[in-house]
Amino acid sequence: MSKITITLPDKSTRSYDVGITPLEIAESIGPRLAQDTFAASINGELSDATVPITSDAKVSLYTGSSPEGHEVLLHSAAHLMAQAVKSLWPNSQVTIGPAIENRFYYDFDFDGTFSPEDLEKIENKMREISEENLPVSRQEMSRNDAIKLFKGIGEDYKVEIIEQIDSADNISVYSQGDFTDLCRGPHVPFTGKIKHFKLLTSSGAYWRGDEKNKMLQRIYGTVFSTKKELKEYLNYLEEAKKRDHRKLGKELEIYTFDDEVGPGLPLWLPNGGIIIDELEALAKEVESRHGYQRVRTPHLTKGDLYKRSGHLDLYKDAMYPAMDVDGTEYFVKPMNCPHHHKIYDASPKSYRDLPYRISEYGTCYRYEKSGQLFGLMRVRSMQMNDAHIYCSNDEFEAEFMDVCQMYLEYFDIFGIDKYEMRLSLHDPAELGKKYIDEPKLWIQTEDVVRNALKNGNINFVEIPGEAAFYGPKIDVQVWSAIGKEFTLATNQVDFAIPKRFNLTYTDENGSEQTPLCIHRAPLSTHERFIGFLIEHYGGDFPLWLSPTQVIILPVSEKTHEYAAEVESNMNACGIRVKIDDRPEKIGAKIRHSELSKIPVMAIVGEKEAEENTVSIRRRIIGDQGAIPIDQLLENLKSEIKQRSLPHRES
RNA sequence: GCCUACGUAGCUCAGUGGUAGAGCACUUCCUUGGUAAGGAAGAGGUCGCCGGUUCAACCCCGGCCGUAGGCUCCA
Repeated sequence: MSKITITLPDKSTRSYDVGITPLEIAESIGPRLAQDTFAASINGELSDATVPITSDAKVSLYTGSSPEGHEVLLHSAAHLMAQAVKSLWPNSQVTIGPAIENRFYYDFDFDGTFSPEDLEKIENKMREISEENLPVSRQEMSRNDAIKLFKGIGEDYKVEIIEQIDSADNISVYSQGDFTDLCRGPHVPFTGKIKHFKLLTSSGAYWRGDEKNKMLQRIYGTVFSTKKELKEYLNYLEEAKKRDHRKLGKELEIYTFDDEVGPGLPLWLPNGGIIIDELEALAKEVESRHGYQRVRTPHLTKGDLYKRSGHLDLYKDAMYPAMDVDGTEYFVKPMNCPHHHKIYDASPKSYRDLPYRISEYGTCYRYEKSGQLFGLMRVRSMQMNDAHIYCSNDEFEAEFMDVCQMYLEYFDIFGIDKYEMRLSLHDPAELGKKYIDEPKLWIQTEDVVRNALKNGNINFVEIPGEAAFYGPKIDVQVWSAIGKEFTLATNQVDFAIPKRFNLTYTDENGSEQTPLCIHRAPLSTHERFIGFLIEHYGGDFPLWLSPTQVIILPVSEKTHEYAAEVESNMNACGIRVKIDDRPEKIGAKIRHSELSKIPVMAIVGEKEAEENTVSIRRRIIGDQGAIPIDQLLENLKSEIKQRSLPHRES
């Protein structure tokens, strides 16, 4: 038999018989590797591990720990689930079942809904099939044969899908045991590779995502190549649930919703009010250091302003309906930019006035569709950490960099270790339609932004076709302490709207110019940002943000007087302090304070009263022993002033 | 907006065609206790809202409001 040469990713080469499969290559290297090989790539193309190789090739073997291998495993688990469902309910029909990040799903045409008991049944069936270790085989066939096949087994959705595939393309079909599915693949070689899985939830989903179509039943699940990874992922889901801002926000009395007020309209409770005050104080401090001036604008405005800005054309559906005031249409404001433009325009500007930076925690109202509302993350009233920078073309790069630096400053303060900026670019094909028709300006601005990001060493990716209609956009993704992803803020570069508002400045030569405008909101909205912070910190806010910073716990009534003395000392230092003077034992008071996630417990008994000290117990850290009051006050003041991060559990 | 599920005390939840219950929290009393729950008593509800069926509805039916998951990831 003739030989072929296989080149592995480490550039080593091996000689094999023609027709060798990636799985056999894995076996020749080691049984352990063969066990872990889920898929392969042959000359860069992802494929099954059981495909025979007929000529010299570059081959990579993908194990479950590689992203490619994991994706194949997820996809194969979706098939395994479909097989289990078909075996339990032969009348159900399969539709589509892809892999998504860390999870998979499959949509079924199924009579009724899947109950949690059904999911358990399906999971047990999956386990059975996995143990049978059925070989998974791929078969290619013509379009007509495929249509015949799926018509024959009563899979109408598959027939519909095939009918839409280009007739020139080959159709591939995968089989395991008595289950056959239309699929591009690749898949794991045996069902036994799919071991560590868990079904998560079921829900309705429309066929092809269109509400005019039939409602299908979707089941989500997850799978990993090792038990450990599965367990870690399930722990993560559980931890994320514990940190859910809707749960903690209620428990910690940060905000609430009320039916009579309306959906998506949060009420900030006193604890939330404190957090907001602290965030605004931080923003004022940082912005004034960066040369911003604070402004204030009304919540209500005539419709003409939004006609001019273009918002009424583009976003009318997302705005609250107009109200008639003395025969004129007024709207509650969906964004602050038009008002800021008017503030710029309130007096003539010269190049000496630029960059002109104005900021405001502006309140906006947006009519989000009811189904889109989600805790604090998607609301209908919000206060945005908004600002607009008007500058000349020459100043632009420096201004843009300064905004980026501000982001990094904030990330540092809040302990955000992982972020990504997504530079959304325009699509030249959509010029004049989705995007303002200024091809040269687009390219020019995008280049400047890209260079600024590169020069500033900012972690970013480029996304074509997602820009705002008036300029490139930078979305900021951040990851919380447990690795949950959030979209926080978007920045936009605007080279179009200032013209619409006839904004001008006089340059050095006395001629009139139009400024560029940068929209920025690093701290997002109070709603979204505090929602994020709750989850990021798991409710354990850093001292400077904690609604209650210190709770004084008198050991018995004998020290109530001393406790009051300590309290007034702390009050005098501006520390937010409370006393728990209930007739409870100290253990109960500590428990109560721990559950309220108060960062500092100051325990005062007779010993402390005599020595003019308090015993400190810090959350997460534990007992810190006795400390003189003066020293404690200094420590706390400095920790608050520096906005130190909280200690994290590890 | 659409689909499905859910809505009972401040919170978490049980419950029945004959107008309601637990635990925690709250109030009072007893206990004066040293690093995650001491004891007792009390108070607290138009069972989301509106309508219908019924002698009788928190329960059954319909509508509305709200919340959650999903509807975007596409063989």
